[in-house]
Amino acid sequence: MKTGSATPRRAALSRELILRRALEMIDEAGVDALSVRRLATDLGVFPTALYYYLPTRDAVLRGVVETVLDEMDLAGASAGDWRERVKALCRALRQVGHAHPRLFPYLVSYPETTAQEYRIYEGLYRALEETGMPPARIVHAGNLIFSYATGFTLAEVNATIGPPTPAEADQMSALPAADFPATHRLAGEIRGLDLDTSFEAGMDAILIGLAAVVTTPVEPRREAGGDTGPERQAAGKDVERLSDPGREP
Amino acid sequence: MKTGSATPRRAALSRELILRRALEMIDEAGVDALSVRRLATDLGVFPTALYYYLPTRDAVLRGVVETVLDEMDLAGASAGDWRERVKALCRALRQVGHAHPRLFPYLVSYPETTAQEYRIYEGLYRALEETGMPPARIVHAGNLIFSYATGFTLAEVNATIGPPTPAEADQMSALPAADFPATHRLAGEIRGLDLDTSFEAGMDAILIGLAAVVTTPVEPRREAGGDTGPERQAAGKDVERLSDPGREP
DNA sequence: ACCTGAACACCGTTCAAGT
DNA sequence: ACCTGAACACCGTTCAAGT
Repeated sequence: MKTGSATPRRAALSRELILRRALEMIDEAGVDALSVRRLATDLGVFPTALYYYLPTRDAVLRGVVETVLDEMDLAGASAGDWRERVKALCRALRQVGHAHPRLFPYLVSYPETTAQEYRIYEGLYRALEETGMPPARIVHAGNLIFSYATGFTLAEVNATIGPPTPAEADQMSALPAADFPATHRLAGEIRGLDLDTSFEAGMDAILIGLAAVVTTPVEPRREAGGDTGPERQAAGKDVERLSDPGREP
Repeated sequence: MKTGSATPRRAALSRELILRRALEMIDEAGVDALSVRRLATDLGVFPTALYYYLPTRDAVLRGVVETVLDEMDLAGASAGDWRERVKALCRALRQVGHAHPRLFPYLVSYPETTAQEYRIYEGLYRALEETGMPPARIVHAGNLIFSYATGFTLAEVNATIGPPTPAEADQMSALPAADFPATHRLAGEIRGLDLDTSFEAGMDAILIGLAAVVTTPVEPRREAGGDTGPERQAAGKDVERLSDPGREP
């Protein structure tokens, strides 16, 4: 390392540094607030200096998206049975939204397929192959799971779902009772909504639905007792913890 | 109507006209391409004239989003059993994406809850109440369904899912076989993917999953024959048409 | 009430120039 | 190789003025 004296009053410019600062700015102020000029000022250079490393503002955004996706933690996705691996992938996607809520809407609307996306789908496909589903169904199931995880997280970071703010709660109360009876009946539950629970419940429902239509590989499973009537035991207070539907008749 | 002679060389300006043109411009060129100045030029007025009707560019976008949502066709959502009503709501959401693919990413990322969203959720809640689910589960199920429908459609308009373009197909073929075995095994299915089928399959899987965990109201159902082994009949060629899993043991 | 017109502070990007 | 510096065509928005 022969980088001489001349203490640099700022860190040396680089693609990585630019992308890192860009992500920080987006996290703080949103994608709209990211401008080439603000970014350059922040880095202590002239706006046009950035064009040496990245050709356009869009390229900066693309770089940021890829950086975030590449740092996704896919570790849990290779351990456990297929259900746990699918869940791990969904949770990893949701974590990205939590880590970078202001980037997430842009990230999920990003058209190009990145390498990381292929890895996510590969993980999904491998898990789903274990169920014995026919190939067509695996592809559909992959789309279902991916759509759910991104859609839920997007709604979450946009506060489209989730416990209402006081203002939204007032808005809800103001809905005419004649037109919105069900909403009013459920108002209490909506106010107390826990998003972690809701996300998990959705995944569980999906996995049950998927398992119900294929030859599930036989898992070690508990003795199913005298479960003979049309009444199903799952419809009780323990529904939050969904059980494996693959029990024999 | 006493609007005098003086043939106006352009239509009278109004909030509605501005929003209509704005939507057309977005449909043609995307949200980024919508500028107050372009819009004004297109309408034959000075840029600042628009500020008489709408206070900011964001207000224009908000108005466009609300217009599109309000024109959503929720007709089918009040006919049929709960499954058909849920499906009708999902299909209506997807239709919005198909009608305005370039607006859709912005629309689903729009933070404020609109009146139409409350109507969609009311429709979902009413349908789900029929299943006899406990209230907490209804709210979770609503989130699941809404997340899936928006997530799938978003992925669709962004071409994140769907049959790959020739370029993407090449990209896929280039993935190292050692790291992406499942993707390669499924390459044929992915190339031939039909998005309508996939969307319907996802909804069906969700509805089966939801129905499996509650006391389902007894529907007329066919006699289940000698279905006694661990092999399940659903795992065959007829899986595309998902069947009701609520058959007795 | 409805639109013009000038002005301000921003923006992405290009191109030539410096070292 | 890496950054400056001037310039261009855009942008949203404000504010005063016209009719």
